[in-house]
Amino acid sequence: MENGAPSSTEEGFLSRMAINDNKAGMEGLDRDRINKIIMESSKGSRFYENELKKEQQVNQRIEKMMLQKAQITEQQLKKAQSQVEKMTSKLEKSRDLSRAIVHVDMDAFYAAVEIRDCPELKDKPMAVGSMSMLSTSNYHARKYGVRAAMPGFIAKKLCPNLVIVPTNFDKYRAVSDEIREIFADYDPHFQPMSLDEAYLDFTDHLEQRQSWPESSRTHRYRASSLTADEKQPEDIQGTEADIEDLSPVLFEDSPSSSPCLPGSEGAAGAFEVFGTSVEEAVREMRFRVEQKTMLTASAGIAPNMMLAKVCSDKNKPNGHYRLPPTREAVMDFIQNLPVRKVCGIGKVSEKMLNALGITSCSHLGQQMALLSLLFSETAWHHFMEVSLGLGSTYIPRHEERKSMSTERTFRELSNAEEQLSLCRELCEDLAEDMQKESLKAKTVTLKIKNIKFEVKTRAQTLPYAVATVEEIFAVAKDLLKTEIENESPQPLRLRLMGVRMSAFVSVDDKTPMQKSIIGFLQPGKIDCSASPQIMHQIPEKDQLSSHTYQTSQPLHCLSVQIGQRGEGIIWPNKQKHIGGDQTGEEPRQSFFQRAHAKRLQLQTTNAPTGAEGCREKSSVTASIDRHPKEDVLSATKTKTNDCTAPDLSENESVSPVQAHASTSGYGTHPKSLTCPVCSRQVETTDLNVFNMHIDQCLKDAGTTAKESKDSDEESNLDPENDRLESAVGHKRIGECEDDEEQSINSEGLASSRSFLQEGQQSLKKDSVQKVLLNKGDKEPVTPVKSQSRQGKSPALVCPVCQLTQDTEDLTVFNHHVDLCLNQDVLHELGGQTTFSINPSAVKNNKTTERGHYLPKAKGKSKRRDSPSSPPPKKAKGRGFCNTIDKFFR
DNA sequence: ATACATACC
DNA sequence: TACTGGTATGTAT
Repeated sequence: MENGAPSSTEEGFLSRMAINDNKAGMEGLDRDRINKIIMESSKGSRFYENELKKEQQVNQRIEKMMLQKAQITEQQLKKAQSQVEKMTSKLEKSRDLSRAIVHVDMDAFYAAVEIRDCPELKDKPMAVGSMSMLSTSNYHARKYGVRAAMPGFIAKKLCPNLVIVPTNFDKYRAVSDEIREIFADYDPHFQPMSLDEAYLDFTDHLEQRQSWPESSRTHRYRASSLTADEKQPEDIQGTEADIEDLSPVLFEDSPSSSPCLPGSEGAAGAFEVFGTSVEEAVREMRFRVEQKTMLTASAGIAPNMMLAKVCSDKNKPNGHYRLPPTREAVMDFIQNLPVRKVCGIGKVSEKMLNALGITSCSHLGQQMALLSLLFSETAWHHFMEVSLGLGSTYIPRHEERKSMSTERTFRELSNAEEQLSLCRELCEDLAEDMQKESLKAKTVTLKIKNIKFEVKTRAQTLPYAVATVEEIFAVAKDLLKTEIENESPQPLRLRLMGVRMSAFVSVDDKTPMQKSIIGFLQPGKIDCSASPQIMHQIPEKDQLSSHTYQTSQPLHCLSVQIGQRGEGIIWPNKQKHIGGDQTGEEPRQSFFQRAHAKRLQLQTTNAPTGAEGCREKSSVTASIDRHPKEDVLSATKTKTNDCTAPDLSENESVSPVQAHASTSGYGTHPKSLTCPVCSRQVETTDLNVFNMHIDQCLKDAGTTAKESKDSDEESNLDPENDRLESAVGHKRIGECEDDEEQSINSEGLASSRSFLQEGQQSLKKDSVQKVLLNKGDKEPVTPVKSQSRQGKSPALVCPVCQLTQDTEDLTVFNHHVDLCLNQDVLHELGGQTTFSINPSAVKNNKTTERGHYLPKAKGKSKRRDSPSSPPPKKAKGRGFCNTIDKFFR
């Protein structure tokens, strides 16, 4: 397996497709024959064509690099060399050989499990997976070139007798749990890297082990025998495995018993005593794993993770390798180690390095100066450590997950309707997973792969975290529709679709700052985390001190920040608000309400339809009369939307009749909420859904001429309706690209987005802004960033801290307000729902605006109380990561 | 913040 | 017939 670069010297086929002998068990096979078969099976396929394309991209990258290299001067190189030397000595000084890091890896894990459970497979070449893709293969199959990540149909060509067993993850997970129990005995903080592998720090265990009595190091063979592995002559026939006590037993309380030797076969009385050295401890661990699971593991022992990983491969299968903790041994080991063996250096990096004549780690050291000039800092730092045989000496605590996704490959899918419904399914699955882990995330990413294997990702980040199907789908669907439109009139021809959630908001992580503000805003009670009441203004401190806040009018949360179109942020101006434009003790209207009132006024002027007017009126009343507290309760309790209903109903969201029924009828238990933008009833009590609706409306506001929108749009983000859109809408997608009206009226945003031209956009922006400004006299809002304002601004008073700001620069002022008003605070106040302007309005019009809407909580420390995470973390994870943070220590 | 590429299992 | 799925991170814009 030390053959070095596999295919780069070969010609006539893609280096990325040829087998590499990186894996154990691939020694001495007929590579030419294998590669020929692989190529023949692939050539001409779309997959192949795409690989070709990717390879060319890599080649270009390499060319570019070579050009760069050619321009490096002697002087630059010298300078780099001295830098490198400096760093080398620094790193050298930090070298820590005191830890005993172990990397354990089960041998051909899935395949081994299947073989264990089906002994007939034992002597056959077999693999786990499907005709499309294999997860792993046994060593027998590897002789034919059959390996993990190879499609089954090709494997079959390489080895016609190959038996392919479908995966059974539950089983592997169960076995994984068993081995992890054992791992934990040696390092309770071990880090699993996958079901079958883990890093352990044996240092502490070894220290204790020195004083352990032999009895504690004595383990019994499983009732009958040794094992079913390739290296042991005596094989178990798997079936006799119905032994009760599968676990090896520690004879801690029988100190005097001297262990029998394993010679005493058959009887369940064979023991093995293990020594106190690392190797003995590791051997013991492997032994226990094997006794318990009938599966073998391999391990690597070294002073750091990077080396341990390489070592575990060295004597695979069913073996281990220990690299002595001396600088000399490490450097020797590194010398001829092919760079590709190093975790983090994959196909592409290998190829680039090879282009520079670097194949082994010693070359890496020799070329560091050059590498420092050609690669990114992170990359060459990593190379640097590798060349010195350095790596992480502590095992980082497993961090919280950063993303969660689900994706699916299928036969060509070109029908938009089906694509949307598939998208929904994915969202359903994902939402379920998210909820299992109680996660909420702000970023939704759609991934699609077309039949040419070209992959695209499209993401959108919301100002608040979401978790339900409707919320996720609302975004994903939007992203998908955009892609569909972009392709039209051609259909999107997909082979894969996936949805990912990231940017999680941790539930328990609240900064002190937030807490204090919240305490401040909420004297006593009221758990706003339940759910926000969108229709009510946050009380400002003055209010709190001067008015008694009624229990029935908790302050919920902040809805307030609506904002902006174009450059203007519009903050609700609390000063004036407090100044008392409202009468009496009547609850103050939220910004939304005021905006709505203004809108109503405008609409009246513009002769809206009777029905519209009616509906809106009722909704205003309803929203004002409602008891927020109750709303909160009912909203959180009820998940009214039946989102599982298949596509379609009519393209009518909420009929006026329904609206009435839901609002005027039951003031305290509304089944719908009133959108402050379009003034319509949205039939949901899920505030996140409602929030989405508003987002959409706001987006419309920016993309639609105000009047037409106000009067006839049936904007509704209710998932029910959305599905309807999905089904009905896709037809239009291809046909009506220029029909703005249509897109506005029923398709909603997804399509309207693409119709929006820059000119129109700013025009509309203006009109929206004007609407908002018009409220001026009674319910003024302060367009903080409006550049169109002229004359000198009055003293600017921060609506949050109430302090007069010593600036006239609106940007500066706005920045101040941003800092004051931390979105996460709002979020905490509001539970999951915080209002803001539609995120899509911002990002979807990428060409123009990068709206500045809600403050993004930049101030919020990303602190993650990890009492246990040792040194400062840099990058982590696999690959470079672990090595790197050491570098920065 | 996005998109895409690389890497690992 | 037929070339995965899940997660993290690096790089570039």
